[in-house]
Amino acid sequence: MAAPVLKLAATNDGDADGRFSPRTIPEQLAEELGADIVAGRRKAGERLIELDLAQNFGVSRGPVREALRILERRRMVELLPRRGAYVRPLSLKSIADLFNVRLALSLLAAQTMATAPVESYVETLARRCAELNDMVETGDPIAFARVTTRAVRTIAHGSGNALLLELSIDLANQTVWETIWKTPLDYLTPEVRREAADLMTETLDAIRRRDPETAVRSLRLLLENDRERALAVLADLRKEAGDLRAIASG
Amino acid sequence: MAAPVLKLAATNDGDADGRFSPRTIPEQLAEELGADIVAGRRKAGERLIELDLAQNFGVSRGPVREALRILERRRMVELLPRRGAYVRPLSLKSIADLFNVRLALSLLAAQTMATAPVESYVETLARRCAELNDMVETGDPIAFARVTTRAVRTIAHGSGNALLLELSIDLANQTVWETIWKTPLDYLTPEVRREAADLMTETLDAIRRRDPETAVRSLRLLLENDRERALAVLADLRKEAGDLRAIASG
DNA sequence: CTCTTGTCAATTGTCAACAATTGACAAACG
DNA sequence: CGTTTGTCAATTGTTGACAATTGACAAGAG
Repeated sequence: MAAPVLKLAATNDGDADGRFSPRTIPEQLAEELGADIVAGRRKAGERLIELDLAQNFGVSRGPVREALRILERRRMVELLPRRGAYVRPLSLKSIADLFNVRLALSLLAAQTMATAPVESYVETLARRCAELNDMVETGDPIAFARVTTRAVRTIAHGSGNALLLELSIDLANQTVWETIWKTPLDYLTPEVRREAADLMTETLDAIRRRDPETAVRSLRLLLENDRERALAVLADLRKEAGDLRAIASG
Repeated sequence: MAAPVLKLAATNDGDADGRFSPRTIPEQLAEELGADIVAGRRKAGERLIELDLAQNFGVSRGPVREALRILERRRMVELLPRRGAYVRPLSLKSIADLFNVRLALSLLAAQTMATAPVESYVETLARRCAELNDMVETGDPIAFARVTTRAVRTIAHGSGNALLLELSIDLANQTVWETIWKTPLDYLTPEVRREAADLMTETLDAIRRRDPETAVRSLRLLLENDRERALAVLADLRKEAGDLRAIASG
């Protein structure tokens, strides 16, 4: 138990797409712990004890504390004053909630971007669309899902609304996505991907010709489809696996 | 400089409306500091030095650190790793952004609530509507604005979307509102209040009869009006006062 | 037997000292 | 004269020890 497990990342190449590699120690701890939670090595509802974590990671309690705050912000742990930190159970309901909030924010982003599009972001979005179209027949579903998420984030960028962008990134850093991407995304058949790619392209075109209504409508369809399919898959998974506790306690 | 300024609140009656009084020391510090920022005693862009704050408040740097994280979450300060904490300038643009995000989230809340209304929240919202209607002719504008905000929060509650509610509360705890409520809200004339109260009542009615579209449409009108008028007032204020730096640097 | 009360270990909150990094200024160099 | 490099004070990051609170368990009263 006294073995320092943390390996400090010496160099950190900044991510070009808005997601930053961890720099400070607390961020690295948050990353590690978050990964543990996602991987299921830390069970839902489990209590996290600062001293234990500190010893496992080979640091003192200070940085661990800050890491826990970071994870609280990402909704991975719940922090009760004086009563400790617990890993947050993810109910199906809360996942649906997350999808809906993302939907609302993304539509605002699309609407705003379509009102006053900025060329550079339009270009980036166009690249993402091209990628999506290329991946309709080939490529694995996870990659397709990731690019979709990136495209949505590009739209958040393009909105020019800094608060909106921040919230979107926060939501994208949420546990759920990693969880989803770890599930078999069989539902992303070529037909489904075709439709998604088309809708994204439609959104792009609408943005280009400054047509907020169409942009919002297309993106809404795309994201609603995504939501329904992902939720169905997750519901199935949970029914099969023994993760029922998490549902009940969420 | 060695005078302990912080007076610990002995008892804290929990707020019945979702906003909690500060309990822990970091939260109290965040409250104090936040108030200072809103009051303008801490200027936009000013650097906040942990040791100074700690000495002023009569505590050590640990709690101050956590208070700064809390304020970072509320977007009152910006935290640059290894480079200190700065009070965040509030540009008109960022205020507009805030309004727009609140708008999007509130509309999602209204839509969701209207899909499956829960009686208790509908009742609460009805009470708020009654209050608003009572305040059309009498009462000061600030009170009217506050009740409006509360009604919106009730809708967030009524959505049953925990994430949405959390975000809404976070946004409501933002500096801006306090700032706005400190400005002369002359634009809230009886006519304007009449319209706002009517729209809120329309929203309530639509929720009651499970008519999401109307609910969304009414609330959108209400909040868009609010946004336009508030932004106009703020723009005027900034033009008059010497707060131009904040605009430029935001 | 049930409920209250007291004690105790475990854990979080706080503190003060130490280590590491930053930005600025000045001196040396081209 | 402009640019680079070295030094230094100021400030943040981290640590380990101490204080305060919690929840559980046991002992005693009703």
